[in-house]
Amino acid sequence: MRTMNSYASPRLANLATWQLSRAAARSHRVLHEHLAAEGASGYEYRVLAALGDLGPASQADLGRAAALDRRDVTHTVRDLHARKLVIRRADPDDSRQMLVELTTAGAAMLERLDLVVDEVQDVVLAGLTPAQRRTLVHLLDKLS
Amino acid sequence: MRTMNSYASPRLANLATWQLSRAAARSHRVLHEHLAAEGASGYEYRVLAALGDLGPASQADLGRAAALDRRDVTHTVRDLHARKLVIRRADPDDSRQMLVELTTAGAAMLERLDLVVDEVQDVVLAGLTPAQRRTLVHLLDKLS
DNA sequence: TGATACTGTTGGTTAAACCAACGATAACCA
DNA sequence: TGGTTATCGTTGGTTTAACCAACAGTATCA
Repeated sequence: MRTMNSYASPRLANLATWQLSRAAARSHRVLHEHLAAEGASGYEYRVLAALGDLGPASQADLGRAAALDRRDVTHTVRDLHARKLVIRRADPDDSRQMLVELTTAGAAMLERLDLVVDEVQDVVLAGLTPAQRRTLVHLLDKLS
Repeated sequence: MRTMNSYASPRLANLATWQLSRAAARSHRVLHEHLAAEGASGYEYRVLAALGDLGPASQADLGRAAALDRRDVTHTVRDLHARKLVIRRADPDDSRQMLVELTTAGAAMLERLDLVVDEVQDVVLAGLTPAQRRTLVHLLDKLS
């Protein structure tokens, strides 16, 4: 909530799932605001990041790497393509697939977004020491 | 993601905000499924829980206790009222306010949902020891 | 070769979290 | 006391994220 009055009723405040979802909501809000300031959505960053890691990839692979449904990858890639941040070409080895690739502008955008996302980590984790941050990530990891 | 292939690209997997949002998404999915099986949405549980803690309360207070926008409280309360889980009456001391109150059926529903939500905690936190659960909640708390 | 699986697309749905503007009422304080 | 400011609940929206069914085309495997 924008106004974090921390009035939350005890029934809710005692739930781990409540704390988790509150923390994630706050984190999401900060991330979203910072990405929006650079003209990107969460899905767009995720696809760009996956492309940065994978290099040219099919949409199906992008979906797996960015944890996106393939229909959402379709929309996001169309969007990125319209903004000339990626190019698409047929895969010569598998004509079911499209190979998606970063353009120079796309790679530059990703570089900018990576910096923004790093800032977001600091904002979100501001209350924790480095050791606590590691512990948190480790525990969250065990939830999946 | 339904298919948790944990393929996530390193750029994403290294982000605390990513782990946080993945864990929260999973937790949310489990909670949503369990609540839906009892015929309730997340907003509905939150309002019922707030009523259980506060007793008769104005919609504004419910919004603060459940971290809901007051417009969303309006919709949720209308819904609960249509299902005879709450009653509404004018506050004699402040005619701007409506006092919302659990019916017997509403209290019974809340009792059932509380049990369901407790089960959800166990499902979501299954990978953690009790000490780790406390640590996690403590760290999440420091993020807000 | 025939069944099965995968790819990308069209065209949706739902929950959650937000927002502007309004009329009515209460609170504040000059 | 009167006038400003704040609060309450409502109408009527928006956006993001996360999902789904069904289809045609292509690859794979038995």
